[in-house]
Amino acid sequence: MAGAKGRRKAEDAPGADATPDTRERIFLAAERLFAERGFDGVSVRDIVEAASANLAAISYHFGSKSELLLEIFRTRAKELNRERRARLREAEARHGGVPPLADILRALMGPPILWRDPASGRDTASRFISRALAEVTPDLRKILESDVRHLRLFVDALARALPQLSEDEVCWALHFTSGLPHQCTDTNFRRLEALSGGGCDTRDVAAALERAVRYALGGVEALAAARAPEGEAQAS
Amino acid sequence: MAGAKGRRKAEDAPGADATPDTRERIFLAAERLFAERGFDGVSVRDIVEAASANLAAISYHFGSKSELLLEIFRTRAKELNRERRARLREAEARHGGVPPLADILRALMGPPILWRDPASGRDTASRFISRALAEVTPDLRKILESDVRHLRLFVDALARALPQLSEDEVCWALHFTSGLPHQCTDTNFRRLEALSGGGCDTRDVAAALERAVRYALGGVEALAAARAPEGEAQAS
DNA sequence: CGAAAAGTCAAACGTTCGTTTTATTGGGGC
DNA sequence: GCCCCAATAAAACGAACGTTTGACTTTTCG
Repeated sequence: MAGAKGRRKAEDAPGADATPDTRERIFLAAERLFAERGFDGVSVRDIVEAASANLAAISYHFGSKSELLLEIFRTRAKELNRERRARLREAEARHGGVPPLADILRALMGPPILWRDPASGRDTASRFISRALAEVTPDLRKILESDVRHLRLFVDALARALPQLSEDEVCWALHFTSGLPHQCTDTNFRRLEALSGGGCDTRDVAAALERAVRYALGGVEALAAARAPEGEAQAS
Repeated sequence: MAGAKGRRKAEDAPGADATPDTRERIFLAAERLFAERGFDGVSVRDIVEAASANLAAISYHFGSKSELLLEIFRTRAKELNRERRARLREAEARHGGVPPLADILRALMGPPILWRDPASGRDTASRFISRALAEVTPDLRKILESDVRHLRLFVDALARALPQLSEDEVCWALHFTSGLPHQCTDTNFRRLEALSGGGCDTRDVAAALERAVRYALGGVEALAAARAPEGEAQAS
């Protein structure tokens, strides 16, 4: 029953420490390994070896392997939500309340896609989040529920930008859109490169984001148009 | 080095056997458990217990746990591809060569989404495929490469329906679209239900498919419109 | 300084893992 | 009858798993 007791370091000195402390090394190594191989695909021995730490360090600093996962997820999800909210607020400020649809979608999809760029220093975090969302455990589900509160921000923003759409339809639009960034995985990107014979450059994340925004914009507007019928005769 | 030697049953008698043989019980139980918990989250003991079989049965009938996974994936991927191809051919026959964009997208997304319906008897298979695609192992990657050949069918079909689009852009469109069904997971659907306060009915798979088709249609056409510029002034 | 706290370490805990071994069963083909 | 062999069963294999223990070192601070 040893709880997580660590984290008593002063550590806020301005000097950039070249070697992070054990707790942080474990955090970063575990995040990378979890992103690559999933929770059950990584052993605590893998983690401590990658972090150059002792076997007991995970229990000591985090309590257990699963609590380590939850801590990483909480941290990264919070960062992602904060960034999305900031971009949404920015767009709202820029346009005095109701930003154009494209800007809302960019605020939603921008962070996870742009973070894929290794130059952002956040590509591991982005991969980790996508992986965690793909294999949700009961523990993670509880954290995700509080994430729903965060998504309400975007439901409201989309509802204001699409007044002709019912809130349920807005939720459907958000459902399809919020998943788009998470299929920008290494595996899918590799498949895309193979499919196009190398013609698609998946390393240009800014271009990928703009394409995703365009696609989502068309998709959301198509849903909106379907609910405001005017001479549509699409049978079958 | 015990290879997979099983499968010597006659078994093709017309009588519907109420209890499938051991090999098939293992196949079905493993498929369900893998879909629920992932490859590393399921032990061979879990599988044989669910299948009412002996511990050694997996090695005997399939060779190993990983070969069991690969066999399930090969089987289901082949079925999915066959169904998609059949629907595409059907649509082409209906319209004399070049079907409308919506029908191509429906052929692509229809099978995995409609199979989510428990009434289809294929919901476990659909879940399994999505899960396997979310956590691709090096073994699976090789099988996926041959899947690329199958996706060429849809690249060609889309290219014919969107002649103004370069093949690379068609691949991008297919990339976004082919992922849409796989975010219709139980977890995401539960989140959608929670987000909408129960307003979104995720059990109506036919309606979900039509929404996905509409969304994808708008998305693909938006990508096409961006490459055939005519007075578009969408800044930022 | 010196005691308390925080952190690290090697070793071992009991459990579960995938696989193999050995023995036994049970129904066709000669 | 008998043998043969696919199929099942129980038991055991060594390896790897997450976690804990207890001793040791380092840091903190009155």
